[in-house]
Amino acid sequence: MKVRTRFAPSPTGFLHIGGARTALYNWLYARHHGGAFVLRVEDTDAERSTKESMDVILDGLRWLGLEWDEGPGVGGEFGPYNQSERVSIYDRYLAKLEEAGQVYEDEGAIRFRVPDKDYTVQDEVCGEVSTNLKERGSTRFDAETKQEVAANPDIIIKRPNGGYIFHFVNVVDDIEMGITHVIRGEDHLSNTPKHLALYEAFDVAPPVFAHIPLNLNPNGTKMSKRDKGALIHEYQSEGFIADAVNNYMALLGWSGKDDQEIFTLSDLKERFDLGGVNKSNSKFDYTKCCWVNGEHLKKLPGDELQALANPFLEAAEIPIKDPRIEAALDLARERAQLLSEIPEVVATIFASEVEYDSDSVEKVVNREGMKEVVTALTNGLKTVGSWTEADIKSGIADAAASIEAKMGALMFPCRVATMGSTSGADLVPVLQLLGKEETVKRLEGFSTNYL
RNA sequence: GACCCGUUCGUCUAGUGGUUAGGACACCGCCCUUUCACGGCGGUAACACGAGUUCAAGUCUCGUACGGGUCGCCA
Repeated sequence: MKVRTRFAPSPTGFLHIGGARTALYNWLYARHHGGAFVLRVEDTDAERSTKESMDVILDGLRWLGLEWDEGPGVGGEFGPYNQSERVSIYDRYLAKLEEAGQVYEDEGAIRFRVPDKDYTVQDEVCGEVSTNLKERGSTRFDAETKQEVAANPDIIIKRPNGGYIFHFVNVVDDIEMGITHVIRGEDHLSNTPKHLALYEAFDVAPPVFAHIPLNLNPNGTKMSKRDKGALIHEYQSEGFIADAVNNYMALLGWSGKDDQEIFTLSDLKERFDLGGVNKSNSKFDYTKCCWVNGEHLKKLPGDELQALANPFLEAAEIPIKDPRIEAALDLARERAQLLSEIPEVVATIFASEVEYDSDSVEKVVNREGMKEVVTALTNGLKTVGSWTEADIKSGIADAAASIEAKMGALMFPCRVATMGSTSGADLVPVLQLLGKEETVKRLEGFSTNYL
């Protein structure tokens, strides 16, 4: 049987890290097993669903590279893929239940009669979980009064206004779309017996279920929009690489059982399976997510790095067509974790005026004999013949020798004078990219303005 | 509150009865780089607690605690 998984977002907000990870696991499982990944839009709540939200979610999935085989924009033989367009299908399934006498009207809504029996979920992650809905549902906890109140355990499947409810449409569509594996958040584990009861009522064998642990914020509570790293579209603007985000999301709740931590999407596709999924919730760690991104940045082929970095370089007004850009990016990738950090590392190479960081200048300017040091540097570098890294280095060494100083004592001042800051890319390669003329100009400028 | 799920370094995790409990992020130290960083090496740091089963328990069982989830005419 061909594996068919689905991601079924409700277009009522942003694409959240939890949803994205669910999508990723479904995508990976389908791809790993040569199956199909279906995208279905659960927009039965007309009041809360918006097109803007849908666009954000679709864009997020596209950015992550989780392309779907069936769904909005691509079609498929089980469409339409928006639940709002599938009402006639739901009507048909409701008729089946009516015929069997399993539903009844209650204050305008339609309820499904829950059988008084145990339903056992055979979960690929959580194991066997049994529940009797009738027993469990005979009371309800009222959050305001904090008391148990009597409740009707029979589940509402249709609103008085005619709109169908999640549990019902979810099951009907999974049946209609031939979904074989339902991989979703553990928050649905307690709902699954309801779904099982519906599968039984329709006389259809349920799919394989896998409930994956939730991702929490560092405080151990539910991740909200305000938590760093919660919203997928922000990863893009903050300079993350999509594969790195996939990599980190995969790691929150799944392990390849060995020491490998850096995976491309294609590595994950090969390695991912339900057996590696954990049972316990995990807390999101933004710092590690950045580290993962940095590792991906280091491995990125030059042309891909260039393409991804361009928007950030342009925003910083760095000329992306400059012939030195490739070399500059290679310097930057060694020290940046995010694409957004690249401009600050390389900006000084392309700047017409050096921006001097006052703290850095402070550290250097008051040192004894600084004027001589910078003068020696200027003279030493002026005499360098071919402007190669090796010759620049020996030029600095010569300058050091001429004033009987250690080379190390010249590196820092040289860095500040030419780059404007104590931190940044490798000094010598930067000087090489700057060119002899510009380097000397900057040294002389620094000398006259600050010494 | 009832029911369900979970609990290994601060965090992500490896571990399926016998391990000096391993790795990664973070943190600290040393080295390298005659520069900031990268990198290399090393260090601090964990089996929630209590019983039981067993020659032997992080691994199995039960209880307790703690955390999370569900109990919608949201999904």
